[in-house]
Amino acid sequence: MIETYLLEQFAAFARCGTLLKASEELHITQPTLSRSMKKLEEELGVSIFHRENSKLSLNETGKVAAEYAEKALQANQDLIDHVLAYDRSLRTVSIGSSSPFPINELMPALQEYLSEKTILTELVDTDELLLTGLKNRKYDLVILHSLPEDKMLYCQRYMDEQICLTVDENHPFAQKKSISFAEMLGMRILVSGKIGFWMDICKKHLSEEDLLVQRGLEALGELIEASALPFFNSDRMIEMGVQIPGRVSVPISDEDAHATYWVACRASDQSKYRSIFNTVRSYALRHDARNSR
Amino acid sequence: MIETYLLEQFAAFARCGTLLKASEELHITQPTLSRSMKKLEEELGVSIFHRENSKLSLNETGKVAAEYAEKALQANQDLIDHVLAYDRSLRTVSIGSSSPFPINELMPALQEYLSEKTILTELVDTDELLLTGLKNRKYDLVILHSLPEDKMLYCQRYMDEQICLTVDENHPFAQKKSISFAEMLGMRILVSGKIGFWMDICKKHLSEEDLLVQRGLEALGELIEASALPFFNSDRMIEMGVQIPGRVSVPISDEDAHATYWVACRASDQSKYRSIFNTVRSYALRHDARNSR
DNA sequence: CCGTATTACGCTAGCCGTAATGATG
DNA sequence: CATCATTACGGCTAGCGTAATACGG
Repeated sequence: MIETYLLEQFAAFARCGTLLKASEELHITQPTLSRSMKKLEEELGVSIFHRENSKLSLNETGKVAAEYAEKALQANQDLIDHVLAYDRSLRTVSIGSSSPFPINELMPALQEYLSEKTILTELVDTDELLLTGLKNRKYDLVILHSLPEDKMLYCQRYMDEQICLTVDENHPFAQKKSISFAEMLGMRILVSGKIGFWMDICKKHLSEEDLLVQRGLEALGELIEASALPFFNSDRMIEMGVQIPGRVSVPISDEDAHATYWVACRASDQSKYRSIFNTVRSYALRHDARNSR
Repeated sequence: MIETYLLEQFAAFARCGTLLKASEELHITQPTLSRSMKKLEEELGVSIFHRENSKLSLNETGKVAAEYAEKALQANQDLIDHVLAYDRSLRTVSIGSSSPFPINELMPALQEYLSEKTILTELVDTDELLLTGLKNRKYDLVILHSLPEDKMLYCQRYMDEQICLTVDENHPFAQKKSISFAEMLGMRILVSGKIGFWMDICKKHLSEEDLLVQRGLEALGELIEASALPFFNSDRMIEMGVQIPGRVSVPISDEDAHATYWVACRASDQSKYRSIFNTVRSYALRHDARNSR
């Protein structure tokens, strides 16, 4: 077996073409490299260099050696990369959600029960991406807006969310009990860019130029304050007290303006997240009870 | 990058389970291994061992590390193997032939013109194997009994060979100008095992139980001397003076008892073997001249 | 002479083994 | 106390840099 430092030096020489350049790249001296190359050649037991006119170059065998040295170095680097990535994955819980509200609501429980882990959250447009990500181990927990079929997953119902349109109290819609997407056609409506699958729902019903999409949450907040423009909201947000004086929120009557969220993990990981699922269950039960009253 | 000796020691520990066993396998002492494992863990910067009850074992990350360490070591060994194989291939000319006589005839020229190289010869049953071997670089030169089509090959006619049956001078066949395979049916005939494609020809025309195949050349020679059994021979062999007193060789009339040999190499190698092909050409011309007389 | 590779020489980092010490059952 | 791992210590190899040498365009 050839020591790694020899392979690194050899690969550098193969790339650079001269010992001088390679030694500069590696921050070592020429004599050191010269000695190492001689040692490598000796250890292999075959000639890999062509020496002529105080110029060192690879012969045919040397080119083969350089090719395989790169592979061996890559395998060595792969070891390091994979070990670090695996170690990181042990310390990290990666969570994907199709919508921002349920993930925000779950954060305190996650931080409490996974306090020793790094929590990484991501907003994803479709349940499909979440489910493949879950199987790929890209995600450890996902929040879906549809019930998955897969038997290899453990899944639990979490919460419901109803989308509303918030308008100025003087707006004609302010008097209505509910409105439909169809009625909004042609209205300019403010909408956050970070709303997960809801964006697909909006685009499905409304024309894109009517949606004033704001990527930054602060910018959106300022626009809501400064203008009388209607914007999307949800019953959950309103319950949280995020309502502005002088504005009225009207539920949207379309069926897909309502979502039921599900929390899922790989069935084999169920026990790891028992506490999380307990929180999810109690949250669902509490809200079911409130709704039945 | 991790030095190879650390990976070797780590892989040995992963295989053996304890430092003691691994140290015995590697012929080093326990403390050395203990120190190395600590160093490896430190260089990776993550925990890869589980220490408990004065028992060292791999944790989950360590198992990942062991898996990739094996790969890195394999890549290192591959470098050595391929470099040695390539170097060897540079010093070796590998020659495949479908028949023993033409290769023997070519040996003096090969030894003269490739004196700095190791000459490796192999007897092969079919031209097909020779041609794929030539493309595979398993062979550098091949002697075929059919003209190849491939444009990527350089090819030259070499010699002809006519198979005869040698019988005792008192045998009825001894008087004939020629005989056919059909006439030999039912006769016991001695035949060498090392005759390349000729064996297929014999089996095609004669039943296998009639062919007394002798793998060893000495054994065959002794049987020929000691018995009056007929055996196969060729015009080339007879020309060389390998005729035994009291025996007569009768040419076989079947079309496939005659072969024309061709010498071929990869077209890109043509220049390497120019001297060889010159010898082949002069051999062919000399015999053509003699036959036309 | 400048660019390049090699040789000579002395330093020291680090790898190794021996011996001693822990830790566990 | 037997087994296994770790720590402590000292020796020595071998990889490193500096300086000097060789060789060509």
